[in-house]
Amino acid sequence: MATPELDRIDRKILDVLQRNARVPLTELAQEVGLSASPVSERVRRLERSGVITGYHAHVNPQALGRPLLVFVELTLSSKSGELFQKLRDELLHEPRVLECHLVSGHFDYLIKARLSAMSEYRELLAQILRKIPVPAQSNSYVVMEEIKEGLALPLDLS
Amino acid sequence: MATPELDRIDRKILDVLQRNARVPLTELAQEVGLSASPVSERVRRLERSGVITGYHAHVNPQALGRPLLVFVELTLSSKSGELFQKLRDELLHEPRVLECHLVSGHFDYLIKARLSAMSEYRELLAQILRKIPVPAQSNSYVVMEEIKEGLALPLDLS
DNA sequence: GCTGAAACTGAATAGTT
DNA sequence: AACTATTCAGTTTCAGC
Repeated sequence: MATPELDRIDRKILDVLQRNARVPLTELAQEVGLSASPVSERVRRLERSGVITGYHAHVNPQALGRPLLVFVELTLSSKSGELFQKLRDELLHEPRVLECHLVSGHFDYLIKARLSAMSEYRELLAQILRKIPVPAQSNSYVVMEEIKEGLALPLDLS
Repeated sequence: MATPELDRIDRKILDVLQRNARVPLTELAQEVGLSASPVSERVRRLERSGVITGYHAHVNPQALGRPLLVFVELTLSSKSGELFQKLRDELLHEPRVLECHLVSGHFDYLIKARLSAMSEYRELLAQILRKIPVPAQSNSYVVMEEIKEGLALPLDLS
């Protein structure tokens, strides 16, 4: 997990795998200009060193009946570490919550959730607030159009 | 691309592939309780029908020198369709912007970006605002702790 | 540290129930 | 619609450079 040096070939491998995690090793090898065996070793090294943290299928939310994307800004009236831990646990185990971040600024948490309908939003928010024993303030933002969504990071291929 | 029926086995397949996109077909077949060939057909069908939209390696942002995660709320003073299109194009082609959504509420756009440092944030915001010919207001939120980040959707496996 | 070949493992296809 | 057997493609290992 120590930060390893990433050379040009490693970065190219990451670039390809970010776009298509199921590309055959032989094809990946062609794209980076090596034979299959060193590429296999490099991929394994990137996995073991924690540079690649996983391979995930991306599924269309509409197909699973979750057309609603909502962001919630949450502010807690008390900011004890114990309280934050309680909320963290609740959000981690709630699969409708795709993202959750502790932020600096006008509120404490930014939460991203995919839901079936607005009725589910009210239900989810009530469920979260029920778990924390102090008043909390929330602002929600319903996404009208998804311009872009992904996790792929830019790579310098020079 | 028409919404297909997803039976119990399809949902189980999606559940497994969301967690590990590179699981061997034979292992996937075991987990869902079928032999490899029908599972292969089902996966292909899920891909062709648009339920599975891709397979992506998840890369550690720290390893690529992007320790800073920032959310930006953007409000445009004029809301013409042409202006929105111009901004959309700019954000789509900016790889440091991982997400961008048009929202309803107190601002117009919510943007998520991964950056190397605060200096890069100032530079990115200036670059974006330079492209739009009207005043815009922005609020930014720096992430202090990432509790959860993913794209995996919940699946009913019953 | 990469190449290339050989051995092995997993995937795709066709034919059967 | 799924299973089995066969064929084919992809991956891993290892000797040589």
